[in-house]
Parts: sequence; structure tokens; C-alpha cells
Amino acid sequence: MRREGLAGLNTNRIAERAGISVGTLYGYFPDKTAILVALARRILAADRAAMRTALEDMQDDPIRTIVHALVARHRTDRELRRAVMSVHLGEGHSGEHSDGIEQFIASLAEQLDLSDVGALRLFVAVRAALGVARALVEENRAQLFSDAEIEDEIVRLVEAYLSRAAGPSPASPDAARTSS
Amino acid sequence: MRREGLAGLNTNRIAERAGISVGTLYGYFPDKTAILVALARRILAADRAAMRTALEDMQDDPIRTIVHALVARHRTDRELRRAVMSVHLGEGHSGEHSDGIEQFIASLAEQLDLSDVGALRLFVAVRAALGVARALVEENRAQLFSDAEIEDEIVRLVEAYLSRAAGPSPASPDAARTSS
Amino acid sequence: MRREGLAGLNTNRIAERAGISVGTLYGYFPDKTAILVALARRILAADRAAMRTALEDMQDDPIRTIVHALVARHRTDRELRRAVMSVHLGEGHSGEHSDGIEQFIASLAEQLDLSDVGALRLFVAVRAALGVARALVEENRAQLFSDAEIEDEIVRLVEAYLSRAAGPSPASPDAARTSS
Amino acid sequence: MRREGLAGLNTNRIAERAGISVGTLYGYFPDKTAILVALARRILAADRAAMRTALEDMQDDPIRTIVHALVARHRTDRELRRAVMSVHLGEGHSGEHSDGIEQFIASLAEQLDLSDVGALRLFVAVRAALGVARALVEENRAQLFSDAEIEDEIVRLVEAYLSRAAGPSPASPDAARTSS
DNA sequence: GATGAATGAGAATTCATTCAT
DNA sequence: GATGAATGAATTCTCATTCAT
Repeated sequence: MRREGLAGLNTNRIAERAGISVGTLYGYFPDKTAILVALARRILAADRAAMRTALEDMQDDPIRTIVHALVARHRTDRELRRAVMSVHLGEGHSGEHSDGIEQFIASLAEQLDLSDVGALRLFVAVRAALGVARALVEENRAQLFSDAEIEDEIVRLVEAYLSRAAGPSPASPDAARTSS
Repeated sequence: MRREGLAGLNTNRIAERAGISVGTLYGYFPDKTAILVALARRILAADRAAMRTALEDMQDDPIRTIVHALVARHRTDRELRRAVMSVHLGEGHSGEHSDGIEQFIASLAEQLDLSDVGALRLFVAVRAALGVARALVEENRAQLFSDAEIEDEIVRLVEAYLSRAAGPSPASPDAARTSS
Repeated sequence: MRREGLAGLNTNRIAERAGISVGTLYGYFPDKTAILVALARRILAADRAAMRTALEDMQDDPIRTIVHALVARHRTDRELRRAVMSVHLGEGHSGEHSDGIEQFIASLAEQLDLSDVGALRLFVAVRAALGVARALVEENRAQLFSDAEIEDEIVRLVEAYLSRAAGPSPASPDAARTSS
Repeated sequence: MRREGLAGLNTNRIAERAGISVGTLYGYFPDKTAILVALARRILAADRAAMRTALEDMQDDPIRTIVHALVARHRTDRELRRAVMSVHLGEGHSGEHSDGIEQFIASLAEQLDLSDVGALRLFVAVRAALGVARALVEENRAQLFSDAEIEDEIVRLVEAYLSRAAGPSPASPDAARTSS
């Protein structure tokens, strides 16, 4: 099986990149899965830290600030992020991918004017924004668009969604609930 | 490395599940990557077929129809979908995940009243909707919400975004472009 | 750690000696321990087979016949036997080492004139004979003596022990039971 | 490789049990083999010491006294003894196992009435007694018999063997020497 | 064509040994 | 001297791939 780039993320390579030996790596983690989960957690923690820092220096509106940080983060370490998140997903730990960010955002919801947004809408808004951000990592086609363009669109998406009254959507929602 | 569930998606297991032998599998595909790509394509093709069928029987507005089908599809074969997409992502073939759907949607854009929506906005709208749909597969937490709730919100999200004039977002976008 | 001779009995070496590949070896056994236990069992089965064959061709008295076969077997594959039995012992499977032989002998006890020998005496006689046989494998010093000499002595040992009336040993056995 | 119980007798475990650090252990011994040899020697030295002490307090006949001590020793530290002796055997250092005891016995042979017993007979008698004693350590089945029973039988075994005239055994020994 | 046992390169994991603190 | 984290060579084990039946 061909292993291109970082996809062949083997323990020796991980140790080498970390500047330690395999043995040392296995002194800290019980097996390879634990190593990769830890790597994924580190990336996600750095994501949250970046957003936190951005909010502290904020000159802008909070949504744009967070989205800006999110997009910037998803442009760094694309290969590593892709490989690590793939394993994370495969191992079923994927909840953390967005939970961490969502918790973080929920904790900010009161500082922002989003205190009245319910759990469901927050869930959807975060996954929607992350869905676009992940495309930057996963799809080569995403390179067609600039970060600024993407960022603008995510901001528009989220603001359009959240600013909209939580009333029923135009078309009758009842029809939809029938078949499933 | 511990390999729980479908994560250890090796060729023998794939063959066994398909009810054939490894040898036969290799009669059809040149290598494992090809097998996984084919598996992913089959899932994605079924996604498109479901949406196509739904559109043919459409009694509703088109966006809701598509979203309804999308949500229904992401509730089926969760484990397999997760495993296949995980490996697919890890192997770097992830573009197809959404390209297929986007092409399909682009081909429908004219039939719908979306003909004036640009490539960027279509890209973002599709990834946003898929981002929420993927959460249904990846996150156990998604079970908190009903399909109908999720579906309604995705429809709101997409309609709010697309109906909005493509003008500049409220906050000054210039500030955001500085740092990255 | 230095690994002399067969003591460094690693899976690749085992496979090579067996004329198969490691992968094949692991197709038959779940792990290295299972491989070594199987090897030990094969050796012990061969021991029993050798004794059985010898008894069929017997021209001699049965005890000598068995002892002769036992000594001959313990001169073959000394290194392999030592390494394999070491692991067998370390893994706590050691019962088989002598159980197999004892069962075999018990099944012959009626054919022989040993039908009145109790379980305890049979147990002791077998372990005593095996103790000497194992020395041939384990101790280089055992090379000082010829097989014939050793064989004669084991026969004498066993016959002297079994022919002796099962009465109390000369010295008062009561004194011995006090301290422990 | 699964390593249950003491079988996985590695240097860190040995150090831990000794209540010191690996580094300190390597201050005393050059390598792992030396450590294991020292461990085995300590056990064997304690065996001899127990027999020596027993002989000093002897109220009994000397053979019973020694056998009594031997059986008692083989009931203590069964696990450690089994593990150490297993590795010892695997590493090919097994001669000491019985040499020490034999030397010790040889040095006593003049004090006892065994001065006319030759090297071969002493070798066989010691290995036979040790063969039974080792069964106490290695075989769970040995728990069926009490120490006193085992002790009595070993004494009988040794006395029957040594008291017997060193003449030719009943059956013609010539037949046996042919095939090997 | 289908089969699945066999292969062996490659990956994960262990553990004797060292050495800076 | 004692410590125990770090090392990496050696070992166990996996699994994509082949090929004789």
C-alpha cells in the first residue's frame, strides 16, 4: 500500500519529528493510538488557544475574530492535521474535534450577544463553520479560494444563520418529518 | 496497535464482508487504495442517487428535499461510513467526498433558482451542510438531536446564507485580512 | 543481553528452521508463547511415541526399554529442547512435561508388573528418572558419562525403588515431619 | 509476547523487587545474565545453607536430614524459583543448579558412610532427588501429595538406590547399548 | 475466475543498557 | 553511589499482495 507524505505516520517517524526516540515515546504513551490521540488533542488545544488569543486582541466583531483564527489554523500543518484527524476519526474519538471548540464557544456565548442561541443552533453553527474549515485541510480544490474569501463567506454564513429569527422555515417542515 | 471496530479495515475484513475472498477482491482492484476509493465512491454515489430520487418525487422546496435526503443517508451505515471516510481522508483521497456532491448540486443549480450563486458560495454552502451531516456520523453527541430538528436547521442555515445579498458583511472585512 | 546458540529463539529463526515464513507461523499460532508451547508439546509427543515404539519392539524388560528410549531422546536436539523447555517452564505449562509421560506410563502399568504401585510412587519414580534425563540436556557436566552408564544407573534406580517393599524407611520418619 | 507473572523477569522488575533502581543494579552487575546468575546462586546458596544447618542439628540419619531440608526449600518462593531457574536454564547456565548441591554433597560424602559411592552414582542420586524436588516447584499436580509423603519417598528412593550393590542390573545391559 | 494459504517487508513494541543529574 | 528517563537495536507481529490449486 503506498504511503504518501505524512499518511505513513509511523511511530519512528513521529518520534524523529518530536526529536526523541521511539522508546521515549513509548515511555509516555501505551501504544500508537494513544500517541495519535494525544497529537490530535494538542492540535485542537492549539486551535482553542489561537481563538482565545485572538479574542483578547480583538478589534473586530467576535464572530469574525474567531473565524479568522479558525481559518488561519486550518491552513497550518495541513498534512499533519489531515493524517492525525483521520486516525482520530477512525478511532471514534471524533467528538472531541468539535466538542472542544463548541464548549469553548459556549463559554463565550454570554460575552457575545449569543446568549439566547440554543444548544441546537450552536451545534449546527459550529459544525457548519468547521465543515468549511475542514475542507481547507482535506480538499486540494479549496486552494482555489483565498483565505480572505473563505473567511468572509464563513462569517456571512454564521451571521446570516444566527441573525435569522428562529421561526419556522418557509417551506412546510412537516413534510420532511414523514419518511425518515 | 489496537484496532477496534471497523477502524482496522484491512483487505481480508473487506473481502469477508463482501462475501468474497481476498484473491477475488484483487481480481477487481489493483490495490487497497483502489478498493477504499471504490467503497467511498459507492457510498457517495448512493448519496447522490438518494438525492436524485428525492428530487424526482419532490413535493417540497428543493433545498429541503436535498437536505432531507442528505440527513437520512448520514444516519445509515454510520460505522462503515466513518471507517471508509477515515481511511479515505488518511490516504488523501478526500476531495471526492464533497466534489461528487457539489458537481451534482452544480448540475442542479440551473434547474433551481440558484443559477446566480457563484462557485465560492456554492462551495461554502455545500461544505457547511456536509459539516453538519458529518457530525451525525462522527459524533455520538449528535444523537441528542432528532433528524427532523437537524434537517430544519440545515435548511435554515442554507437558505439564510443563500438568500442573503452577496454584499459585504456588516463588520469591516478589511481588518480581518491583515494578520494572516 | 547475549543470546548464545538457540537461546535467542526468535520467531524469525523458528520460522526459518521450520522452512516457512513468519507470517505463516502466525497464521497457525496467535503469538510467540503459543508457538513455543506447541514446539514443547511436539517434543514431548515425540518422546512418548519413541517409548511406545520401543515397547512394541521390546526384547528386554520394560523398564529398561523405556529408560533406554528416554535417554536416547534426551540426547537429541539438546539445544532446542533446552530453549523450548525453558519457556515452557517459565510460562507455567510445566505440568505437561512430566504429566504426559506419567499418563503414558500409568496406562502401561497394568501391562507391566507395576499394577500394585500407587500414584505417589509412580509420580516419584517418573520425576526421578526425568530428573536424571533432564540433566543430560541441561548440564554440560553430564557429558562426562556415557549414555549406557546413565541408562544402567537409571534402571537400577527405578528398579531398586520399585522392588523395595513400600514399608517405612529405616530411620524414624516421624522425626522428619516435625519442623516443616 | 504475553508475559505473565514472573516470567517477564526484566531488569526493571528485578530492580523494583529489590527495592533499588536499575542504575544501581547495574552498579553491582555487568549485565542481565550476571544478575540472573547471582539470583540463582543466592537461591542455591540458601539451599545449601539450609542443608548445612540441618546437618548440624541432625538427630536423624543424614540422607533424611538433607532430603527434608531440600523439600522444605522447594516449597518456598516457588514462583521466584521457577522464574529464575527458567531463565537460568534458557540462558544455558543451568549446570550450577545441581553442581552446587552435588559439590556440597560430595564434600559431605566422607563424613557420611557414602565415601565409596562413585561420581556417577552420586550424580544420578542427586539428579533423581532434585528431579522430584523440582516437580514440587514446577507442577501444580505435586500439591496432591504432602511434603511428608514426598520426603519419605525420596528417602526411600535414594536409600534403595545407594544401598543396592553396584553390580549389573538384572536384565542384560548389553542389549540396551546396541541401538543408540 | 475464485480461493485462501503463504509471503515478507514494514510497522509496533520491548527492554537491556547508559549517563546526566 | 543512586537514580530513572532516554536510547535504539532487536524482536514481535501485521497485513497488503501474490499465486498454486
